[in-house]
Amino acid sequence: MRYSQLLVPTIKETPAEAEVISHQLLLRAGYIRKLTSGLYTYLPLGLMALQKVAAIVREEMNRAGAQELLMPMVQPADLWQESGRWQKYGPELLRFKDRHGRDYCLGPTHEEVITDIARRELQSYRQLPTNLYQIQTKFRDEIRPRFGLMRGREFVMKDAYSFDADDKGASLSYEKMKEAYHRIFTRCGLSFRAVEADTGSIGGSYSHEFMVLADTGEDTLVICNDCDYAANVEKAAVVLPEADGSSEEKQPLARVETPGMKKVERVADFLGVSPRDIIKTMIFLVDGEPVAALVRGDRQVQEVKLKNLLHATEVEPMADDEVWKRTKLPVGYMGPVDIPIRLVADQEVMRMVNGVTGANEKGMHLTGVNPGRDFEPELVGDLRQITTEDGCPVCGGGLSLTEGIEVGHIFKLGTTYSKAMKATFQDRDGVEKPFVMGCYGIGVSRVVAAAIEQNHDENGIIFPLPLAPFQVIVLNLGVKDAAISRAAEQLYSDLQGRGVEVLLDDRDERPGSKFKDADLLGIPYRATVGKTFAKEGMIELRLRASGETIMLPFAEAGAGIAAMIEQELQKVQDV
RNA sequence: CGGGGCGUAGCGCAGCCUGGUUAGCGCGCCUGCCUUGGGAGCAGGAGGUCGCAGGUUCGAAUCCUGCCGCCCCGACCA
Repeated sequence: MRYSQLLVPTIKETPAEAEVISHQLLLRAGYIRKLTSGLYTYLPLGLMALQKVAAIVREEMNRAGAQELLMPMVQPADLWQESGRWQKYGPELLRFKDRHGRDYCLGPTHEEVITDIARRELQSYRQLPTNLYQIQTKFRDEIRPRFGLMRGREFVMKDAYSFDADDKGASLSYEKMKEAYHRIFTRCGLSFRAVEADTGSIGGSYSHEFMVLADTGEDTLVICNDCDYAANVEKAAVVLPEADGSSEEKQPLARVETPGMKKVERVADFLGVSPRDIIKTMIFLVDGEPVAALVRGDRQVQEVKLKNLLHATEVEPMADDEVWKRTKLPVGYMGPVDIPIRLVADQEVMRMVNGVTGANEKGMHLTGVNPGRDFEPELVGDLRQITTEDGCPVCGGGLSLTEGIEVGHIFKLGTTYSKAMKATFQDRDGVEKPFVMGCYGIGVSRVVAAAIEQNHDENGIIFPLPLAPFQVIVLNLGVKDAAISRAAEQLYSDLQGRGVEVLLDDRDERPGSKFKDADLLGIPYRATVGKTFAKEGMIELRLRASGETIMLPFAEAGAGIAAMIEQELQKVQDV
């Protein structure tokens, strides 16, 4: 491809709308353009990168025995009513009517449609296991789209669905996908971790997320320093050490005046205790009902854990004035003793002796508060966010926290959808049974953004070789010099002949602009044909990632570059 | 939806508070000259319903009201 024939509108200045680096660079390098909030056009280069990811995904899915199909993006409401998600899914599901007044939605995911396919087309255990996937544009009417390709409303996703006769088979299918995902992200040249995850709104029993490690990640992961354990903090179980049997004597409950002391730190300071001695009371709206959750004063409530403990579908923190309106409880002075709403507690709280809590009265706190004696929560469980002071739930080892970008998520669904939609097959024993399902997603467009978040510098993108739209860019620095131009053209066609994906910068631009653009685009190899060629007959090859420069005699350049690329690709190919 | 910010040329911004000539600047774009190894220089030029709709005023980019759009923080998630 010739640069002069390609639409690559690079921009020097960082667009004001872009906050994160991948978004800035995708815009600056001319990969994408925004249509409106959360909706992007992939320009030629952006589409090439996207298709690179898609090709790797496709190869590995096929290798794992999955079959590609393509389902409609528009889906009829009745399928969603069958699964129960027409009610449950919420406003993220974009709904509309056709000219006959029939209800439809834009597919945010395809469990319903694929289950419908399965129940029609798979009748016998002999046809199982089956794994079907597609690479397709999804639409989710996100509350707040942001960060360019990271969280668009429209995005490209690979979604696969497995159908098995029993749990054992489903586990096998799940493991196969897990392995395929490892291969996919390795082949993409990304640094990633698979972590245990919460199952969220898709439902199901067991799941892993694949996280690309990058500082700008929206998720926080805990990783064990000693064993293989890794989990999303939403999921990571806190394991308390053996109770030390503290023999501190229980004091009587006492009221103290704490005027103006609303924050944990201030109350602790004022009473001469540590935040660890305070029982923090947080009010959440759980499926529309206020619930008080207790954690130690120095801890954070993990909302996903709270949601799971209560088997709720929606949990959100209540604003201070809402708390007062709904419960007449004074924010800053709330406590579990005689609290008039539902009460749940973190396991750690139940071990506290002589704690300090609010008295549910403005300007008043209680001391000598003892769980069990002074209050009894309706539920006790693991409610708080894990910290690096906690031990690994598997081996007890030390933990580290890292930021990650979720690029893949795999679930064991069980029979949730097959039962709801009566999707059954006839088993060996002649009995009709529901399929045991799994679903497996990869945010294909998000992988492109994540790759950039992980690989860039002040000059632009540094694409991993397998994802780069072009492997090599040849710079003709003497467009008006016949000898240089001839050499650049020769190198270009030589590389093309060797199957190398090469872009020839044949624009009549000054060298500075060509260098800057080549860096910005993130093309891994840059071959410069210019002065050095005119003087010494040498081609200058620069590696984008390391900055290393290699001089190659013109006659050997094509073969040399092709060999380097081959070798580099081999590294991630043999996983 | 709650909280914060912003809409002026393709992009990045100034002007607005304190209303008043043809609304500026940098980048980009077009023409010519010159230049050619890290986003050169000179000269000339094109490009604007100042987000939209009302209102106040002799006069509105500027003041007021409403609406729309975009961005950031939270819930959501590939």
